[in-house]
Amino acid sequence: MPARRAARNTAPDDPRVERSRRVILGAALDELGEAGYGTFSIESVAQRAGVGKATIYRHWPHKLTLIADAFRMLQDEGDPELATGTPREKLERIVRHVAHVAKHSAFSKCLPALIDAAERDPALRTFHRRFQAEARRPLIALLEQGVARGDFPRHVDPELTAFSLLGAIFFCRLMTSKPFDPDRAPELIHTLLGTRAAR
Amino acid sequence: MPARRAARNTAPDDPRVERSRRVILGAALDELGEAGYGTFSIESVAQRAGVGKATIYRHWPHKLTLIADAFRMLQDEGDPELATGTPREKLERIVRHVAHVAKHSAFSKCLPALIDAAERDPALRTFHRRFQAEARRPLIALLEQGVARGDFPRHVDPELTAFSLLGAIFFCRLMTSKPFDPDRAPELIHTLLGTRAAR
DNA sequence: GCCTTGTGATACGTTGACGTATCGCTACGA
DNA sequence: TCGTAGCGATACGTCAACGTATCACAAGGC
Repeated sequence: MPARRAARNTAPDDPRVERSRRVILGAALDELGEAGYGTFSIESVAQRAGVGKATIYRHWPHKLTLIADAFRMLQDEGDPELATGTPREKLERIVRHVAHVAKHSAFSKCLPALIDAAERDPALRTFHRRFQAEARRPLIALLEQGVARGDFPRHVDPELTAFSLLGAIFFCRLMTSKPFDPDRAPELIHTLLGTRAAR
Repeated sequence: MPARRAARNTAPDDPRVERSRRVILGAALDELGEAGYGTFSIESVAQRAGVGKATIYRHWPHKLTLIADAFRMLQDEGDPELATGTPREKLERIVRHVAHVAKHSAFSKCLPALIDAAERDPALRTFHRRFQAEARRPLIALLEQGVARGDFPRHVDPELTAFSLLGAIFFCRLMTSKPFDPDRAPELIHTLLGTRAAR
């Protein structure tokens, strides 16, 4: 919750405010990615952002609200263009996109910190769950459609398959040192859904 | 590295030492599960264990070595009995076991903390990677064998399928609020490997 | 039964981050 | 051009955990 300033007598929308907010949130994300949730400190965010601590406290009442806001910023890292094609082509595009995000994005860098934090903070948990649901939904819709149209085998359960596709990618990211290579998306799809590989 | 005491003139193997170590490691695990990596403190471990801080520092030089040792203790939470049966039956038993571990074990409770910690500490990362590899190996072996014998479809890639099975389970544990239900193991296997479900 | 040694308790100085307060400076709106 | 208000900097008191040191006690080996 950005807590937009109430109107004042002279400067109701000072551009300095928005600028500060942006640079602070950016620094907070960098910090989360590098230091993790545990070592995250307002002091280092201030220093990294080239900003006085007071400025941070001026905009966010607590450490947690800043972190939550920073994570929220990540939500718009952009969804892939589904556009046209067969369900299988669309699926490949999505999976490749997710793998790319898991490998390169700021979100992915912060993910371990988020997971640890969400374990204990309900607000972050809500955000975290929503993110995950939003990643899953288009996948499930696509799989349902594909199964109905006969593009995918009939025994395929869309929900479990979505878990498996996302799971394979994030398992690699979180539990191994090698993130899943986006170029292996077709392979992954082929092994989970069988026939008609685009290899 | 337990850093076993060198032999002394009188008490080369005082049982008090081993007892302290055990109770401290146990408390450290509880603490990691509840407080996470970030908030983990030696002081609370000491209090929880009913032990003086000095006793902890007597056995571990730093916080990190204690944490690493504590995680190492988890490694022997026991593997499932593979024993007999078709590859498919064995597979189901493994998957169910993994799901159970992900849902109930002390290891799983500490996993978010471990993931965040491993992101930054090389020693923990090594441990983490080894754990993951050990979970994956029997799965891959089984899948290879099953594919060779014709129990599983020929298009199945053992490595990617192992990632998918484990991934689905841990994705649920780490990214949603609902751990994967072990009873859905047959369903999961059926949707990933097709035909001959044990439903 | 003696003496060694690990132990719980506790006090200590140090550090690092918290969140607050103050103070010129200057970007900004009018 | 003027006054406001957001700003960076910095100092402050507080607090919690760090890691060390000390001490009386009792568990253990011989």
